Amino acid sequence: MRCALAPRVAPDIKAVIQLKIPRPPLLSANQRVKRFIKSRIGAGTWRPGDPVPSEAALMRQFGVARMTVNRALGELATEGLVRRVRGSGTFVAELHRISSRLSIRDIHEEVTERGHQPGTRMVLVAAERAAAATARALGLRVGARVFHTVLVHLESGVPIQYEDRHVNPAVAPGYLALDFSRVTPTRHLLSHAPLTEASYTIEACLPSPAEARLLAIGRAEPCLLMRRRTVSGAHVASVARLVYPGSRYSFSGNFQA
Amino acid sequence: MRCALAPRVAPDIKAVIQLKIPRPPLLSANQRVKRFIKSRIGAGTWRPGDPVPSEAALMRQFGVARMTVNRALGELATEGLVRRVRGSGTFVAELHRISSRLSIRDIHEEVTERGHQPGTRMVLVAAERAAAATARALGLRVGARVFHTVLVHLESGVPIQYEDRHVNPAVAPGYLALDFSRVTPTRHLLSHAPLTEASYTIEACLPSPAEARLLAIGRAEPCLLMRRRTVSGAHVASVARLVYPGSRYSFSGNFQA
DNA sequence: CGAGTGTAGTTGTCTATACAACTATTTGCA
DNA sequence: TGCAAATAGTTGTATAGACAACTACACTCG
Repeated sequence: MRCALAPRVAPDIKAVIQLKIPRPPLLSANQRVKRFIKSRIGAGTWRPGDPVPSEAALMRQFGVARMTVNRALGELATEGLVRRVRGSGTFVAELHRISSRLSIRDIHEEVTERGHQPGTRMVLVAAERAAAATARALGLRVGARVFHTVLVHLESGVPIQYEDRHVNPAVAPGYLALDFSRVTPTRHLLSHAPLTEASYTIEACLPSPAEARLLAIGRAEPCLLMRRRTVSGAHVASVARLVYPGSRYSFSGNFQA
Repeated sequence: MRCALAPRVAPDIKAVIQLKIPRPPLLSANQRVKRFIKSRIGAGTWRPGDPVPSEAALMRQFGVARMTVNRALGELATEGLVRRVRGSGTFVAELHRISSRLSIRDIHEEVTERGHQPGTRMVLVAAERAAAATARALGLRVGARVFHTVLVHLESGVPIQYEDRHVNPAVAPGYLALDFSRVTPTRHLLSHAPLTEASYTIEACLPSPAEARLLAIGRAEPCLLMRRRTVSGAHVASVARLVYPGSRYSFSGNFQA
């Protein structure tokens, strides 16, 4: 029997031996250093711009190797809590911008996670000739063949997203043959066209008459509009216009130092 | 003269000697491994769910130490490109969520960066007794003393943000004495109350009559509403209700793999 | 055939050492 | 005094080795 398994299999018999085994600390050395620094910054003991103890000092203080301290400080730097300058030192970051990852996910996955039933109503599935605006957005010539879908996504029967999307055929040749009631465009594109870049804007707008009808809302009800453009390798993969009824959907985020 | 400075100071004379000096690689070993893996994922050679070569394999392939490979893969994991499971292996992440840092900044800084003139109109600056909802949001007792400000932020004279904010006096005692035309509440709070946590939601709404008047927009014009709550240490620092005219403001983000 | 066991492979973490690159300060010399 | 050089201190990166913890799979035995 291997030592590592002993505590789990026969804790009583091994009790005496366990006293000799150095008890593993609750947090890794790495984490202990990070927690220490985070707590000092969080409590305001060290203010923005103040120097943080050097790696050598923390090394002595915690009795760990320099690599360990270096990793801890490096991670804090990528988290944006400290700023490191070679040759000079480590300093508490000047202005913590409130920033958090706003992640844009497959809407069916999102609905399922909330415990509801996802659904999709197909409004338009077609291959078209690109108009000027579409061609520009997709980086194609005017009149080039593009795929165009208009879908309404439902959460337990209630419309929550109107999705008007143009897709570059070069990136997803089999797009039109999809069963959109089972796999969303987002999901298909993410798994078939590796994503290299994306940009989006979030605006407030009023729905067009068609959008209001399909979303079953009044024409005066404000909506969130997300415009999204995704790039895969050398090609623009797709441009989408997503309309959410303001009363049924919101974006939210959370930030933790 | 030190060797390291030679190429910069006297490149001609040292040319011969430079041939003997092992030329430093353009990218660090660490970065080379990351670039290799990123390129394979980006090109679609390795698809979501596929295994990435093990640390031992990459170690042999690149002729570097395991720690170096480990660091590279670890960073890719925190970037969300791969998923690592101990005892099993490293895999291309299933669904690259389109996610980007949505950062919430001092609005004056933002306006200045766009080359415009920031301005602020003060509507209300007062100490009040907390009503039930405010007390709950700030984690105080009903009737506790709270600071309340209502401001309108302008971009070159045009209203772009209505800011209704309640502040916990324990966190920012000098809040009411501020000159809000020079330093925004966000800026003051960020620099005086180290931020430990924040959460927000973005919704679409119609403005109240007062908001419409102060923002100089029609009552039917849709707006973006951001509700934000910031925590500093043990206290809730502040809760804010920010209303942006939909026609004049949008959130935008960018994501790069 | 099934359950338990052993083993090889994989990742997570830490140590001790080394060198490079840069900064800030002190020292030495003209 | 003023400028240049040396020096101490700091971070960035890489190496080789070690052990722990876990997984997946093959194997053995009942």
